[in-house]
Amino acid sequence: MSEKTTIYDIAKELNITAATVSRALNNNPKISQSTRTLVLETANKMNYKQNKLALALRSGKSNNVGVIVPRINTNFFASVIRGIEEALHPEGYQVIICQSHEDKTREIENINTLLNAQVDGILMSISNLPKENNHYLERIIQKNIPLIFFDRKKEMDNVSSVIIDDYQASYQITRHLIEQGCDKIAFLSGDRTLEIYEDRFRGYQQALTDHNIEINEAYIIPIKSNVVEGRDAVDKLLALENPPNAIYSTSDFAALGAIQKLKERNIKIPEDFCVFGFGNEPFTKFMELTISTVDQAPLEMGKITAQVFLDKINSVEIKKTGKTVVLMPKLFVRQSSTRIRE
Amino acid sequence: MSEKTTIYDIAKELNITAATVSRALNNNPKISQSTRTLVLETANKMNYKQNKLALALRSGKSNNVGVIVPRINTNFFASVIRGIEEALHPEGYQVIICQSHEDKTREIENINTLLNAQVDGILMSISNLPKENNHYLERIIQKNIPLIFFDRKKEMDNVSSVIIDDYQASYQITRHLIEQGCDKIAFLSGDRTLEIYEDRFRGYQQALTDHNIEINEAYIIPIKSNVVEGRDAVDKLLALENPPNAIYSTSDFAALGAIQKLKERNIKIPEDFCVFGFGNEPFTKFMELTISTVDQAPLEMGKITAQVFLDKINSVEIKKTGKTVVLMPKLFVRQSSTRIRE
DNA sequence: CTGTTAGCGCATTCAA
DNA sequence: TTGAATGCGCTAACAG
Repeated sequence: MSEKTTIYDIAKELNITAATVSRALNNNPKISQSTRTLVLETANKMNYKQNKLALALRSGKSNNVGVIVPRINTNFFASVIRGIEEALHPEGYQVIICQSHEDKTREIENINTLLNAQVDGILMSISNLPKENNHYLERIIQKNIPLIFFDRKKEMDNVSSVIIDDYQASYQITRHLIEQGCDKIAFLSGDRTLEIYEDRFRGYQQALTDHNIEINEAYIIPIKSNVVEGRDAVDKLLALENPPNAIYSTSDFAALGAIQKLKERNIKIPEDFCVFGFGNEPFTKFMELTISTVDQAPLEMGKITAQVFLDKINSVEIKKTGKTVVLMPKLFVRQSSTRIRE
Repeated sequence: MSEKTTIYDIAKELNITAATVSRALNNNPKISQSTRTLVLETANKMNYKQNKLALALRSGKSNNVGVIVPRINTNFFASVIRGIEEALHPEGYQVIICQSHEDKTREIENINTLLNAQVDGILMSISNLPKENNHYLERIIQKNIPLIFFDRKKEMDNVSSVIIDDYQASYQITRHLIEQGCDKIAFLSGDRTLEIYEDRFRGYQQALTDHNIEINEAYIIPIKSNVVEGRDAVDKLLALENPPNAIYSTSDFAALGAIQKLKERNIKIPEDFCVFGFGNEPFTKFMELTISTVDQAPLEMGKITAQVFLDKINSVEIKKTGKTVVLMPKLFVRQSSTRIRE
C-alpha cells in the first residue's frame, strides 16, 4: 500500500515486459490496442504513478521551471507568478519560486540551485545589480536552458523578454501631472541601472521637455521600494529652496510614504500637491485618499512569459534569437492627482 | 563547455574509478587524503556539478520540500514562506510553492503534483474545506512523507502542527473591545469548519460570557477574506433592529471593507464604533485611521515549521507521534479601536 | 584504501 | 507488435 508500483510491477502482473508497459503508457503507436487497454487498466488498478525523477534523469528534462523574483510579497510579483502558474501547470510544469531579495549574491545562489534542480527553464526578473558582467547569466544560456526575463530585463543575446512600455507609462503620468497644473514634478526612482527605471526616467524627461519644463536635478531622488524612503524623500524635497508641487514615484509604497508625510506637514492633496505611484498595489485603491497609479498587467505578463518559454522549448529548430514582447500599461488616475474633473 | 561533466569524466581524467570519485566528493572516510584533494581539484577544474536528479533517484530523496498555501499574495502567507525558506535553504532544501486558492480540488492536485515531484516533505496550511474525509491527506502519510501543518490544521495522527493560540488572541481582542465600552460586538468569521476560526469563535464567546454579555446570533456573520465581504457585512449589521457598536473581523481585509462602509455611512470610528482586524497586513498600519489587528508571527511560524520538519526527517527513530507548537500572537491596538488612552 | 557490480525507474535502440 | 539490453548519474554493498 505504501510501496510505489513501477512499470516492472505491472509488467510482472501481466507477464509482459516493462518496455511494453512503457510504450502503452506513452501512447507509442507500436503497440496493439488490446495490450494497451490492458496495461492502462491494470496500471490504474495498481495505482501506478510515473516516477518523474527517473523520467527526468533519462530525458534530461525535469518539467520544473524556475522563477526568480526580487520578492514574493508584492501584488505585482505575486500576480505574475500566478499568471505563470496558470499557463504552465496545464502543460505539466511545476513552478519553483526563489526570492533574490534584491541581492546579487542571493540571485546567483538562486540560479545555481535552479540549475542543480535541472529546471527546464528560468523565468526571472533581475535584481537591482550594479553594472555587472553577465557571467552568471551566461552560464544558463551555455547550458542550453531557456532564459526569459519579465519586467526587469537585461539586454542579452538569445534571451527573450516580456515587459511593459515603461517609457510610455512614465510619459503619460508626467503629462497628466502637468495637465493638472503641476509644473514642479519630483521623480522618486529605483536604481536607474535597471532598464525599467531608466526608461521611466526617459519618459519623465521627455514629457517635461515637450512641455517646456526644465529638469531640476534636485527633484530626482533615488529610493528603494518602501514606505520609509517615500517619507524621507518628502523631507528632502520640502527642504529645498524651491520645493516641488508634485511627486511621481516609481513605487506605490514610496508614494504612500510621501502622502503620509505630506499630510503630516499639512499639505493638501491634491489641491496643493499631486502624487502619482506605480504598480497598482491593492492598497492604492483602499486608502481614504485613493492613490493614482499604473497597472502593469501582471497576470497577463506572467501568462505571456510562460508562453514565450513554451514556444522556445517546443520549437523544433533551436531558436537563437530573442524577442521582446511589450505590454501596454494602464493608468488609474485617482484622487491623489485629480484636480480637474472632466 | 555546455556539456556537463560527470564523475565518470573526472574518473577517466585521473585513471581511477567513478566510485572513488564519488567517495572523495562525499567526504567518505575510506579514502586517502591525496586522492581526495586530487579529485576535488580536478572536479573543480572541470566545473563538475553534482546531478541532483540522479542522486534523488538513487536515494529516494529529492531535497525538495513542498509548501501549499491558500494563496501567496497576503503578507501572512508570504512571510511564513519566507521563514520556511530561510530555515530550509541552508539545509540544502529547495522550496516548491503551490497555491490552493481555497479550492479543495486544486489542493488535491497540488498534493499529487508534489508527490510526483518526490518531495521529501509537505508543509501546508489547509483550505476552507467542507467536512471531508482525509483520504487525500492520508496518502501522504502512507508514503512516509512528513506532513506538517501550519496555521490551518486538521487533527490527524502522526502529524505535527505549528499554530498560534487563536483562542487566546480572540479572547483578548474581545475583552479589549469590551473594555473600550463596546457591548454589542459583531463577529465576522471565516469558515468555522476550520479549527482556527472555531477557536477564534470560542475565544470571542468566552470573553463575552465572562463579562456577562449575551451572544447575539445575528451578530455572527460568515465572510471570506476580502474587502467586499466586509462592506456587505456592515450593510447587514446596520439593518438590524439592534445594530452592534463594534466589529471583530477575523480578516484584516474584511475589517478594511467594514471601515470603508461605516465611514460612508457617517459613523465615527472609534467614537461610535470600534473595529478590530486579524493578521497584521501592512496596510492596517498605513491607513489614515490605523486598524487594530493581531500579528501572527508568520516569520517565526515558518521557521519553526521548517524546524519541525527537519527534526522529523533527521531523527533516527521513526517518529510516529505528532506534536503541536503553539505560538503566542501579539495584539496591535491602533486607532480603530482606541477610545481610552492610558 | 580502491575497484567491481548493481540498481534506483524509465524510455529507446536493436532484434526478433 | 513485443522482448532484451542499455544507459541516464549516482552511491552502497561487497570484494579485494
